[in-house]
Amino acid sequence: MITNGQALQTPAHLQIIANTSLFKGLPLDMLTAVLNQAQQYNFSSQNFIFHQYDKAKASYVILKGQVCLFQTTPTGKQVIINMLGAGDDMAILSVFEKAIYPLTAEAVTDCLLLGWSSQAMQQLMEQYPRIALNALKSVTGRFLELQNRYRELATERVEQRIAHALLRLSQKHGQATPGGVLLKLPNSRQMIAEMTGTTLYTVSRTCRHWEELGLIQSGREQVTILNPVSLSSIAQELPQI
Amino acid sequence: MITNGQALQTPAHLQIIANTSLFKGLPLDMLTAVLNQAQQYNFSSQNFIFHQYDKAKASYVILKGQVCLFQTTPTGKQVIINMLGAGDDMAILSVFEKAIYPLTAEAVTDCLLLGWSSQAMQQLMEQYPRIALNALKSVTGRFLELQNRYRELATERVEQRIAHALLRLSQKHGQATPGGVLLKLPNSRQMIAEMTGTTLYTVSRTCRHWEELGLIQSGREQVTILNPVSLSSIAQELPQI
DNA sequence: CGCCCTAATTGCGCCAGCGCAAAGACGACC
DNA sequence: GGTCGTCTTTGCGCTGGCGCAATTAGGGCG
Repeated sequence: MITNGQALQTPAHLQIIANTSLFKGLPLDMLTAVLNQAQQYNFSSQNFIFHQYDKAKASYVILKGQVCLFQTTPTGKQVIINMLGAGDDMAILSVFEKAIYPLTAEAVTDCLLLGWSSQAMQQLMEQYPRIALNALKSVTGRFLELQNRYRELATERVEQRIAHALLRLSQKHGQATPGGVLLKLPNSRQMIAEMTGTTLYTVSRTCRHWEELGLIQSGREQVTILNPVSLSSIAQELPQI
Repeated sequence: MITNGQALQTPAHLQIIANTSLFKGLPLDMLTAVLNQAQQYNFSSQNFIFHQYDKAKASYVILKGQVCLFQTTPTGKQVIINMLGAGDDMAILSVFEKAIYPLTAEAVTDCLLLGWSSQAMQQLMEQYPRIALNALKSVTGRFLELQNRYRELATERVEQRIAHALLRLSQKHGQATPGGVLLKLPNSRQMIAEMTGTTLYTVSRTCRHWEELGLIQSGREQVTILNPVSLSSIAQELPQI
């Protein structure tokens, strides 16, 4: 479902995008110009927003929902590069000539997005350098996070990487409950495996083990972090007490 | 050794920086303004340009030489994130408030650099959006490359990753010789191991094996790629003929 | 309530790659 | 040309984690 630009010119919309990484710090008139060029999209859970190798035609900002970014290898394995949420920008690279989406974006939950065509976003960035600088900051941050995950993958054992992944996920996508932070993920063992470069079997065994120790509570398509402190010391390979 | 800005205002310098990723496509007057703010640096082989965790005070462009970017883990292991060469920009993130260098930069060969203070580069980007867009493009490209290496690390076996690393390195830093592409690297086995998330032992064994097959010629601190085609099919895990 | 689909668990055998230790080779420098 | 330091090779034993196959557990829906 697509809504055209005019319908977006509400104070509420201005409020929302004023708080996104991409449009933070822009004055009202610029935000209005930005919304003027925007298209609104709805994607329901498990639908694809764009596909790896397709020509990159638009950049997005996520207003609501969760998006999974993954690459597929020639042999069919999937590697999850990131999980995005509300306020995050996506596919900024579409502003560059002949850009190709380097991965697939799938709606994990029902999603509400704003999108800008390559040309529109390009013009906005040239007109308002602040947007280009915001984009640079956003991409740089994403880059640093990937660098850290790369280092983890290269040097840490599977158990540590899974602990890191759970902590990161719960911080960004978890919801607080009386017992601890609840993390809902479809296909969670498989997903965690694809985020940490291991297999669903090993994730399952590790989670069961932690459940026995009382660190987490694992359920079907969900995990609750009961003891983030212990989990964090596993992540850093500190000796357990 | 540092040279001040004024001494850099030569047509030759303009030529050179007009061909860097960061300043590509800028008109002459902008390039002149850019050079006005620059400082020139010399680093000899094995010296550090900046250290991980230090406050990021400057951005650089490499005019000559090779720079190794690596992270160090708490347990002392090193992970090589990238090897940069002439024309590459470095530490663009210094334009952001309170940025910290996320890794250490070491001169692998003698290097000639231009540097801009955080404030200078920030002003240049605000004044000339084209620079911010060039920076965005550069960081995006670096990000995509890391994404691919991340995927390799998560899904491929060691042999494939070493083949990929050799191909990438020889393409960017190799020199053509009658026999094949020569790659000079101090501590090469260790370096390749740190680029591929394995150990120097495994790299050594793999290289010896390939030498016996006639794919490469391995020597002390250097490797010559004799048969890039076969190496490439190993990288993609194609069945060997 | 019971069926069915999908997610999660778990037993088991196996092997890629690690990492120590020791030997070997190359190059620099006196 | 000999010495020394560093880089590289290689033998060997070990194990973390893979991955098949089979079972168990949820939970949605008629």
